[in-house]
Parts: sequence; structure tokens; C-alpha cells
Amino acid sequence: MVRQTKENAEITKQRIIDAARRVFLTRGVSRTSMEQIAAAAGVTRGAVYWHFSNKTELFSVMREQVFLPLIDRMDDNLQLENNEDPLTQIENFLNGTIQALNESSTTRETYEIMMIKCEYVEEFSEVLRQILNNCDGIIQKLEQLYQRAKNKGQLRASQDPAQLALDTHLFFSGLLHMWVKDIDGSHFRKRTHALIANHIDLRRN
Amino acid sequence: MVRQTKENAEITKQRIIDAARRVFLTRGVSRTSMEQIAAAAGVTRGAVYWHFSNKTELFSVMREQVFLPLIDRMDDNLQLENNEDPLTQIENFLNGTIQALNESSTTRETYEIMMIKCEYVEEFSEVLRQILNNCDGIIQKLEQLYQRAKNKGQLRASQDPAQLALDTHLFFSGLLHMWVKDIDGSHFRKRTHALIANHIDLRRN
DNA sequence: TTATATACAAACAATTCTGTATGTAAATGA
DNA sequence: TCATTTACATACAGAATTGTTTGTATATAA
Repeated sequence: MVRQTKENAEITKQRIIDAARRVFLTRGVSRTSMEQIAAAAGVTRGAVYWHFSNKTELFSVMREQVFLPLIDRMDDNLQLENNEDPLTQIENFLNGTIQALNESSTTRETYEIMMIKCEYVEEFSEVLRQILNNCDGIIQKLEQLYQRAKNKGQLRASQDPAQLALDTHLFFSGLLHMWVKDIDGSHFRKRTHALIANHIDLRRN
Repeated sequence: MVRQTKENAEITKQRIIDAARRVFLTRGVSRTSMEQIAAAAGVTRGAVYWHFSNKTELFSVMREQVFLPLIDRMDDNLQLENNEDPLTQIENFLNGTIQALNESSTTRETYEIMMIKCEYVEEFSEVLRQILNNCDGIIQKLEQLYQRAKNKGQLRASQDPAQLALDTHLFFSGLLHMWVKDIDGSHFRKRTHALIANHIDLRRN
């Protein structure tokens, strides 16, 4: 393989990203070598180092390709302008995220890598901080929605929107973890819809 | 350093385990080499390989030293024989686990390693299965307690014990993750008590 | 008291991985 | 059309790790 056109080079780059995701998933990020990624992509290390300066950068690109759009979509789903019932809106937000996992194997695999195939040390601890920052944003928006639900009298008596938001976030965080880890059984994955409905119902008047 | 007595050898072994935990915590399990562990323990690799056949075994021993007693305590706290109010019993179980993290830095560090400094691939995926198995046990016991609470009329109307148990488990799982990840801020750690109380209150009649 | 096993240290051999440097054919631009 | 990049492949140098082997002083047991 010699010199490619600009478009072909982009294809090669994407192939490397996809290959990295596959190898990360089976071998873990740390144990994965550039050689293994190159081989999985059908190129040599030369190509990998041409497109990415090192494994950390490749990892970041892989992650952002999936997470940036996902975060955008989450933000949209939690927007206040939306004029449907706030509790239903939260329920839709939760279901939507699970749906994204169900529909896209790329998203699913990236989540799995981020959760149980990656060690958050040194360069990677920055990623963890980004994740936590994003969580804060979600919690805030959840709180606003719960506040709105309270104003509308949808909540049972004396519930604090801030506490409800945190409780929902923890539920959601745990849900995603279990969803990802429950690979073989999938007896858990089938029940997420009901679980989410139940979680929201606990709040409803 | 030459031949030690039997007791001294045990001390050396424990020193190696403690050193491993420290290095795992800062460098991640994968990036940690036997040499680094040995140096941190003040011995050579010879000593480490004498006590442990490889890094995986050392990791397992480190983990079990903390988790086996912890799991036992959890099981005790969730026993049905206990004749206090079931909802309070669940609340105490949750608070007790958080308290264990607060009181023991060893426990805290081991949790942190297991959650964000370890990649669950190959030999380590077995650990993940053990964890999931243990989760199943907790969920079952939670369900039984919620069932008992329902029988006593402590729950609000039409709540399903099975769903409540899963919801609590997801909350708990998310809580532990956030607790561990919230290292610097600790603004989260201070609110866990209120969060747990709120979570239980959502169920109470 | 002596033989043996123990608890390590030190040395060795074999891989593996990283980053970079160099080579090169084809695409691209002037 | 020709000079210059580009998009890789190939080769190289060096460091890091692993598991094993060997050496050894001393507990320990007989």
C-alpha cells in the first residue's frame, strides 16, 4: 500500500479508530499495543503513528467521536424549553440514552471500554474529570426539571428537587454500569424500561 | 537481608500487599510492574515472586483481604432475622457500607482501584463475574426486606419489592461510584447520609 | 550438631513495546 | 510536467518487563 488520496487517508484513519475500539474492548486499553491496533486495522504502525501521535490521543479521538454527540443529545433532551410534562421528559431522557446503547454497537463498546476496560490514572485522569463535570451538568438540569414538576404539583408532598435529581443521577449511573456489565445474561437489559418507569413513578403524585 | 523467621516472612508478605495497593492506586494495575511494587515494599522482585506467582495473584489476594470480610458484613446487615424495621435496616446497611469507606483507607483505596484503576479483561473478567454474583445476592436480600416492609404496611401503595430492590441497588452502585470518584471535591461525600435518607423516604408510607 | 528447607537477593535470557528515522511511490499543486 | 508533499511501510535503537535460575545466609527440624 503506497500513497492514498486524501479521502482514502480519512478512511484509513477511521479504520484505525474502529480497530482500536475492537482491540481495547478485548484486551483493555493498557494492554493494547500500537502494533495490535495496526494489525487489526490492516496497516503498519507507521500508519497509526502518522494519524495519531500516541495511544492516548487515539483513545481520546475514539472517545470523543462517540461521546461529544451523545452529550449534545442528552443536553437537548434535558432542555427546559421543552413543554412536555417534566417527569415524562426525564423518563424519556433516561430511555433515550439506553436506546442509544441498544441501537449502536459503537456507542455500546465505547461505554464498555470507558467503564471497565480503562484505568483512570495519569493522562487519563483528565478524562475522569470531564466525565464528572458532565455529570454535574446533568444533575443541574435534572434539578430544574424536578423543580418545574414540583411547581406543577406533579410530585408527591415535600420532595426536594435537588435530592431527587441526585437520586435519579445515581440511579442512572448505576443503571448504565449494570447495563454495560450485564453482557451475557442480558436478563437485566430487558428490564431497564420497567425500571425507569418505576423510578419515575416513585416520585409521581 | 537474608533469611527471615516465619513471622517476619508474613510481615514482608503483608508489606508487599500494602505496597502493591499504593502503587496500583497511583499507577493503575496494568502499568504497575513487579519491580515498582518490590521497590515500594523495600524488597527485590525475588521476594515478590517468592510470595506471589504473578501480579494477578497478588491483586487477588489484595482484593480478597478487603472484600471478603466486607461482603460478610454486608450479608450480616441484610439478614432477615434482624427484627428492626426493614426500611431502617436497609438504610443502616447503606450507611454502614459508606461508613466502612470513611473509616478505612485500605478499604477506600481498594474500592478505588477496583472501580477506576483496573481493566476487567482476560484473567480479570473472572473478578467482574464474582462482583456481579455478589450483586445478585444483595438484590435478593433487598427484595426480601422490601417484601417484609410491604407486609408490615410500611410502603406506599402498589410498590413492587423486586423493582424497589433493583432501584435501591442501582442507587447504591451509583452512590459508591460517585463516592469513590469524588476525590477532591468531597462535597458529594458529605451529603451521602442525606441522600440515603431521602432514597428510603421516597418509599416510606 | 548437622542437614535441609526457607526467604529472600542477584543475575540472566527472552520478549515486547515505544518512538523515531528513513525510504518511497503516488497524489497534488504550480 | 516537475517539484513537493503526503500517506504510509520498513528498519533501528533503546528501554522496560517478565519469569526463571542461581546463589546464599540462616531458621528450623531431626
